[in-house]
Amino acid sequence: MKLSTKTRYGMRAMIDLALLHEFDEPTTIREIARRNRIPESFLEQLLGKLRKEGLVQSIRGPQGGYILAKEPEEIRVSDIINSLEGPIRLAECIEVPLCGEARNCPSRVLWTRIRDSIDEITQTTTLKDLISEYGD
Amino acid sequence: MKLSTKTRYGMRAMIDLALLHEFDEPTTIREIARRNRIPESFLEQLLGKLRKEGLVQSIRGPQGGYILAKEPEEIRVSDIINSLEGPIRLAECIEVPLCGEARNCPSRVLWTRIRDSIDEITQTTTLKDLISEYGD
DNA sequence: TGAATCTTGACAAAACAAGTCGGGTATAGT
DNA sequence: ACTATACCCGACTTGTTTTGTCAAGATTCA
Repeated sequence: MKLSTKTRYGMRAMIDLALLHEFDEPTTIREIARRNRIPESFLEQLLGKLRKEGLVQSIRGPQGGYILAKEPEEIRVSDIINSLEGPIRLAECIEVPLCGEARNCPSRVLWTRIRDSIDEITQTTTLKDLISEYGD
Repeated sequence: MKLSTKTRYGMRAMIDLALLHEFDEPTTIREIARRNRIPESFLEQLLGKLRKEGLVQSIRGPQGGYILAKEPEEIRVSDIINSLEGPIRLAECIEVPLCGEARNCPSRVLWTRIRDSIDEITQTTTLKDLISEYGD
């Protein structure tokens, strides 16, 4: 069970934007990519998804680039993950009972419990939380 | 982020064995496969791994099959997952700091926190726990 | 207008997951 | 000893997903 690089890169990029947020001027894809060692044209795709979800805002033309679309404390980690790879689905059967006796199927109970615990973290942690711990 | 079918099938198979544990006689791959809708030859691979980790015991020859190698309360969910797909590594950099400034890199902190919360569940839940809730 | 920058979609390579297969080895029963 | 049953093991195949690349277009600033 591992995170996709989409999610890892995307999170790094968002943290990058959050750290620059106070300066209030856009950063280009190129700069974000260089600072975070992400292939430029791959990052392009990721920022596209984040923009469609309303997490970042793009500014075209010279001196353009990206900025956060909201305050760091308004962006939850789960928002970022959802934008990039969709909701976490450990197993199909969590949402759609598959095996007949699914009601309290032991493994289903287990996977649900794990998913809930992940959700608890990602839904209560914001970008602000992440960057304010930085540098301790 | 999703579980491999290796893990899902393997967990189902282990729960199956745990439910039969009291009868103390081996079950064949074929029967486990049929009851849990798992391709027989795929399950074979999984049980091989579980045997090498000492979680199940195999008995060869006619009337042979598999039984748990320990009591259900001695088998943790994490043991099963580790056998089947290795330890959960959400991101490389959790174990091996990659980016130079990794010390308290915000995303690293996040992934570690999530991993720990998953570990907490898988290391404290045993097969016994899973099957004793069954049928409530 | 021209350079900088984002936008979009098609494409490609590589890695991985899921499953199959065939030929082995051990063992119980006769 | 023979045979049927069952596990054992590794190589192979197939399909999907991930991880990118690329090129042409749209927008904006100076």
